[in-house]
Amino acid sequence: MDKTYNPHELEQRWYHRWEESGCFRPTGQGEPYCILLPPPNVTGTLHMGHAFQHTLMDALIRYQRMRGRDTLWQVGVDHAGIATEMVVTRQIEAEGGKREDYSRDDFIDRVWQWKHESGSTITRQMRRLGASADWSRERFTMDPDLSEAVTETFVRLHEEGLIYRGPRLVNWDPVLQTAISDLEVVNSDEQGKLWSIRYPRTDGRGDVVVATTRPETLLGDVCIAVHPEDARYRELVGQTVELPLTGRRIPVIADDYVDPEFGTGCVKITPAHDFNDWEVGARHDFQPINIFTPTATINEQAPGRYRGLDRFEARERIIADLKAEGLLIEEKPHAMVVPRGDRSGQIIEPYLTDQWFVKMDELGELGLELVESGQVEFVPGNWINTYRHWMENLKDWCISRQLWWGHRIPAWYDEQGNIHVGRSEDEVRARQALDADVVLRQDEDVLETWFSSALWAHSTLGWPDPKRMASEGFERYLPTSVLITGFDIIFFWVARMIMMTGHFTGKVPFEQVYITGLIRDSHGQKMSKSRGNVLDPIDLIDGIELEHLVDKRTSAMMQPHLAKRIEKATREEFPDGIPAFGADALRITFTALAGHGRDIKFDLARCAGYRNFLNKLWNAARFTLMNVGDEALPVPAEAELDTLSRWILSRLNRTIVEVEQALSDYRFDLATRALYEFVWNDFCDWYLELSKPALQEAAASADPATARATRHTLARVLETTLRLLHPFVPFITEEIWQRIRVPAGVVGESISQTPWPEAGDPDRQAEADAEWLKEVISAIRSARTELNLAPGKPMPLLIEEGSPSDLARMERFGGLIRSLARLEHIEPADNRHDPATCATALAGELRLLIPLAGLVDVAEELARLSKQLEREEKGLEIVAKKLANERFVANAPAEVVARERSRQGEHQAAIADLTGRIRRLQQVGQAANPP
RNA sequence: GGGCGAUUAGCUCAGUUGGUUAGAGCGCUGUCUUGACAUGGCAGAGGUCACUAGUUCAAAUCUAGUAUCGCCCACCA
Repeated sequence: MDKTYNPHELEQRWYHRWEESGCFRPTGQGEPYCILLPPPNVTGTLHMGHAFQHTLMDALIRYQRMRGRDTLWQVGVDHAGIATEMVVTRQIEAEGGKREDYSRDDFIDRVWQWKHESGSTITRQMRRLGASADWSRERFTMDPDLSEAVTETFVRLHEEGLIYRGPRLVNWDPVLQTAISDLEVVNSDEQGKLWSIRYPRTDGRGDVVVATTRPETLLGDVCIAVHPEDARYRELVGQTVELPLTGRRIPVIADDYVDPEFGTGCVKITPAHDFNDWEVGARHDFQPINIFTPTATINEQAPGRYRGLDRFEARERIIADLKAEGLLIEEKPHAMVVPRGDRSGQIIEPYLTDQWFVKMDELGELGLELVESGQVEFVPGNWINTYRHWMENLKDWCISRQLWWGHRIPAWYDEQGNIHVGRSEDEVRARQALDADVVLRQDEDVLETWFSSALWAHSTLGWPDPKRMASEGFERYLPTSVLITGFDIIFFWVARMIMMTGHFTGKVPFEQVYITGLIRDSHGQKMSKSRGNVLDPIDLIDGIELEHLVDKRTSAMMQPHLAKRIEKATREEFPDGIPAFGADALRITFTALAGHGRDIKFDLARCAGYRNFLNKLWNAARFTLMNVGDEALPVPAEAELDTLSRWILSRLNRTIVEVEQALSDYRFDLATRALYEFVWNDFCDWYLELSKPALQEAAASADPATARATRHTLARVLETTLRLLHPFVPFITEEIWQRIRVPAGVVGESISQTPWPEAGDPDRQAEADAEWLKEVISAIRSARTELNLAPGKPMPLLIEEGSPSDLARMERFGGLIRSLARLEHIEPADNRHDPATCATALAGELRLLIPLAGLVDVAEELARLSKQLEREEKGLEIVAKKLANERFVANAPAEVVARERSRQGEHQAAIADLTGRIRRLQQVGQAANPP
């Protein structure tokens, strides 16, 4: 083995072997365990959030697979309608072509071609991370069978009256020219303006002043509204005003939607271009006046001079005209909320179109019930509040998109405009008994991507085809065990899956939903291209040169002026680029950070720390292999095990239990920490060091039984630890395991197919012995350092006082203490030793004296002892205060009181000892330096 | 406006049903190249657990309030 752990080569090698061996497929044996991968966009590349979540999923999958569960990780990607069209359109434009030159079929062909060439980037990257998914079952939302599920769902919902089509005000993206759902609109706080406009009264008795942030929409105003209780305007209701620039007259109405406190208390009502106004208009029976074309230019409903202007030009023109007519009273800055499309970033228009909707009342109730009844459980539990709030305020779901890439809506129109919904045109004709000469035209729209991903749980398991359901394991794997995802798609996906799977299968899609935190940069900032703080997980695995990183972060910027700042920050933060940490180090960093908080700050220093940890593990393995040879070791009987071997096995058993508990609570951080501490603090820092004396040639021939037990324990503990670590760091554990399995006497092809270790009982006696031993060694080392004694130089140790058990332990472990604390010999103190020539350390009641060559530096030793005394006195004070409290003694549990009492005794003894020692030293000091 | 969350060492965070003198990693200080590992060993320094009041024998932990910060949802033109 190399001296230093080097992840790159071994990671590549092992993934291929695993995948080829088929060990990621479900075995069909054991209790099923299934995780659905939230299908990433086909256009996507692996970002930190994916890498994080995939690591958690893979850790669970590998863990459960080792525990003998029949494990299925269902992976796949979704077709991402808008995103994919944008990517392909950009590609066409980059080649000098134009999207408009493509027919629908040609464009779709082109998208498929793109998908075949570039659509598997993210799944390749998942393999780099070590994701142990069953790739033979990978699915795409546009696969024929998943498309069939989409059609079936649409038709059935339509038959049940849960899907309808109609003219509604929807969120319209005038650039992409499609409707989008409420969820795809992001409300952004922006600085806008508020204009106050004068509407002259037609009776000549003055004006009505309204405030608006969108003056261009006045072309579509149908009335002015005031609050019914607003005394100022009571006489105005029922009157008419002149709508500026149009020559139209509109009435003033009363509606309690109006907030009398805001602005002038008068509101212009534009039902076709504002969701609230739509409601108001409907209440008062106004016909909405749509003034926009689909690209948000002014249409023929408006006076001629504005027609053809886009919405922003129209605003300028209207402001100018109002000013010219003296109707503009005021223009002031105004903080407002602007709706923007999450994909295009464009300002969204409320726009009147015909769209398809899913009725949400019934489905929403079902979705709520499935969670409230506990059939689906959120982890952490608070997320139920978020879910509940949304489910209780559902609006109908606009599912049609004016795109080409996606599942085309299975609805056909005849020439009379009748709508026929069916699984195919043939089915529609047959069912409606339509003659062959009746012309049918299929709806041009497609369904939004989330409609198909909502079916992911049951459609990937074969629904609705009974034959496929049987072969894919529909009954076996549904409900799946747990869904792991971020809170950002609770509404988009989680809720819709619960409703759809619940509605169509009567089952829940998953029993638990583990909501992960969001990965941020080390300062807590969201990672984004425009902030220039994005880390690419692949760069953390492979490393990246500074120049390349700078290029990556500053190229193709939406706002090029930020590039300079980003470059500077990047050069400061990563002066040497990013080193190659390897996939395992990245993975275990993620699991270590995966607490139950909402944000996860990703710090490269943590990643480096875990890379170092893996290097430590690597070297512990080197040491072990060096000592155990490469043949199967004889297995010692329990009775032959030495105390320290029993101790490390006991600690190992406790670690197994801790990891299991942590994983069942989705506390990946605690699981990781338990393993880190065991490997580093127990196994490396103590057991390996304590094993060295026993393995030395002379010692081994003097006590072959202990040497044998030690060798076997080294191999056994290392091998078991590798299995515990394997779900988190699959590559390095496989690499080492292949070398240790023979000496450890374990059979198997791959660590990924070995069973998860079973925890035995802890050995309290061995633990107590080891703790004592560690305390004594640490006390000596500490004294040594504090007195500036040469660390390597052997020295004698004298012992005083001590309980019989101290003395017995000293007898048993003296050799180890000598070796680890670098002592010459240990012997009982006697009167020959002048305290002035010794330093003292305390371990429990045991007093450890270190004779010094010359006189001890009295001042220094006094300072040291006083510090210890102070500490003990403080401890005693706290304990004594408690015990002096009668109510504590009366009320606290007996064991707590007893513990305090024994502590009190310990402190008192230590204080007596230290005080005596200090007094003697002071006398010596005075004798040496008379005043 | 409604909801959720956070506040513990210089930084990033643990701290499970209240019970030692509140822990870890990184960073910092000192020291050591000893045949696993300098991506390391050993030994250290460092905290008024945001604040206030309460409950309790006992509070980082429970309750109420205050402050600061963050996120999600929502129709104030």
